Amino acid sequence: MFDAPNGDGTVGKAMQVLDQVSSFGCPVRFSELLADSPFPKPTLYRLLQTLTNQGMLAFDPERQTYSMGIRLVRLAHSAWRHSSLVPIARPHIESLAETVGEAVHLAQFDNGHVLFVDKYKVTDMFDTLAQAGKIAPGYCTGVGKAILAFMTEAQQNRSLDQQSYKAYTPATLSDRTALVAELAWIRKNGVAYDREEHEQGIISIASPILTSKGRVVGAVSIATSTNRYKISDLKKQKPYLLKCANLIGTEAESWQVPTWS
Amino acid sequence: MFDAPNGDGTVGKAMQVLDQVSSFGCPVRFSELLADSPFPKPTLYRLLQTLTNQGMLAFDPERQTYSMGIRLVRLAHSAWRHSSLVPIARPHIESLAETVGEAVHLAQFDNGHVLFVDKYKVTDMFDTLAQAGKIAPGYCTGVGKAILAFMTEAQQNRSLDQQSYKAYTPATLSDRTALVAELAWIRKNGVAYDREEHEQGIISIASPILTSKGRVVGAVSIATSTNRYKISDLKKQKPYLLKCANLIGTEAESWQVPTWS
DNA sequence: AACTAAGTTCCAATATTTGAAACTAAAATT
DNA sequence: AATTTTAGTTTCAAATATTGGAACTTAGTT
Repeated sequence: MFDAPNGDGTVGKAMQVLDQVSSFGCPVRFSELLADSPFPKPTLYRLLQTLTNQGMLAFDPERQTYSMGIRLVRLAHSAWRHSSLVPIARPHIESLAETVGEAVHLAQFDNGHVLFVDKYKVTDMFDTLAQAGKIAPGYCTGVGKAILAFMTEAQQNRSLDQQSYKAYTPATLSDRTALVAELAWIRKNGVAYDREEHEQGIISIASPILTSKGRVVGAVSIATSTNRYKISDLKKQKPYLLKCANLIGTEAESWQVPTWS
Repeated sequence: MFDAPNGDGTVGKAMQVLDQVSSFGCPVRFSELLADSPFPKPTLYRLLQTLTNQGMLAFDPERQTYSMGIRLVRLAHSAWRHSSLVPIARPHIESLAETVGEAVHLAQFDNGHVLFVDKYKVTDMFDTLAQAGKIAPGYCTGVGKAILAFMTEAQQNRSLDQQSYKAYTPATLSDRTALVAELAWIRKNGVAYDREEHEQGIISIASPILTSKGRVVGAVSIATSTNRYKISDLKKQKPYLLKCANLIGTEAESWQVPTWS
C-alpha cells in the first residue's frame, strides 16, 4: 500500500476529531464521541485533551461536554478575510443583488460540500454571518452542481464519490448517473439550475467562477422562491449572473488560487 | 524539566504554525515563515504540508504561498453557533443597542486577547460578519479590562503576562502596574471604561458577563465616538448595560461554560 | 555556464504516540 | 448501605511517527 487512505499522522487524527465534534452540532460527551470514533479510548481521550488545551475545543467541566473552541473563530476570521473569494467578490455580489433584486450567494467547495462564504440580500442584510460558513450538499444545489460540472475529471470523480445522494425533495437527482448527465448539460450550458432539489420552494441559477485558465474557484447564484418566480424568470438573469462570475474570476486570477484536492 | 513550557506534541506545533500563518494576514511563502519559525526547515515544511492536506491551510501552487484554509470557516461556523455566547446574547444585545442607540459589542477572551464574537449597531447592520472573529488587545479595551478585572488571580496573572502594553494612544495604560491599579478599581466599580486607550476618538463602557458563581464568561460594551458623547454620558447608560450583562450571564449559566486556561 | 537561493527528500536517532489493561470516581441498581 | 455498572482517567512497554542535519533538486540570478 502506498498513499495511505487518509489521515496524516497525529495532526490528521486531531482534525478528524474536530470534524466529529463539529458534526454533533452541540456540546457532546466523551462517551458519545467514543461510540462512533475510529480511535481507541485513550487515544481519543488524549486528542480531546490536546485540542482543548489548544483552544480548538472548549470543555465544560460542569457538564463534561466538549464543543468547538473559540480559537477557531479567530483563525477563521483570517481565513474568511484573506483566503476566500469574499474580499474580491463582495462589490460584484452587492451590485448583482441590487440589479436583480434577489438574494445572491457566493460559495466555494470544501471536501465534497458546498460552503457558503458570503450572501447578500437586498431586503434583509441580517443573516450574513449566520450564512457564512454554512455547508450544503454539492449534488443538489445550484452552486454545487455549477462547481462540480467544471472540475477536472479527477476532482469530479473524487467529489462524486463523496455525495450522499439523499433525496431531499422529489426533484433531487438522487443517483450518480442522473447527476453526471445533468453535469454534462451544465457544462454545455454554462449555468446550473436548482429546481427545488435541496429545499422545497427554493430555486436558483448558478454560475461557476472560472479563472482564465478554466479552473473553478467557486460559484455565484441568484436564489429565489417559487411563489415569486419560475425557472424561466431566472433564465433571464443569466447574462447578469455570468458577467458577475466573470468579473470575480478575472480578479481572483491575479490574487490567489486556493487548492482543493 | 517537567511540564513543558507550552505545546502539546505535534498537534500543538501544527496549531502554532496555523497561528503564524494567520498572523501574516496575507498569503505567505515558505521561506518567510521559516525566517521566524522556531522549527527547523523540514519540520516546518512537513507541518505545512499536513495542514494543507487537511484543508486548514490553502496553498497556491502558482505563487507558492500559504494562506488560511477554507475548512476553518466551516469549523468556526460551528464554534460560533454553538460554543460562543452569541446564541444566548443576541436578543439582549439587540435590545440594548436599540435602547441606547449606540453600537454594542459582545466579546470573549482567547489566549490573552479580546475576541469580538458579535456586534450590533442600530444604524448600520453591515459589518457584523466583518467584526466577528476580530481580535483586540486585552489591556486597552473596555471589554478586555472588564474581563481581566473579574478573572481568578491565576488566570489574571497568566493573561497580564501575555499583554504587549504597547501605547496605541497617549491614554493607553502602557505598563502592568497602571493596569493592575485600574483593574482593582474596575472590580470595585463593576464596569470598565475605555478612554480612547485603543483608538483615538473611540470610548466605551463595558461590563463583564458573570455566571451566578462569579465566573467571567465574556463582556458587553457600549461604544461610541468622542464627537458624539463623553464618558459622563456613557456613565448614564450603566444600569442598562449591567442589566443586559446580567441577563446574558444568567442564561449562559444553564447553557454552557467554556474554559480558558 | 556558473552561482545562489528556495524548496524538497533521506534516513538513522529520538521522542511521541499508542492501546490493552488496570484503575478510580460517579451513577445506578439491588 | 453494599454492590454492580458505567464513565472517565492513568499506566507503561511496544510500536510508530516525528525529528533535523545534511544532501539533493529545482528555479532563479549574475
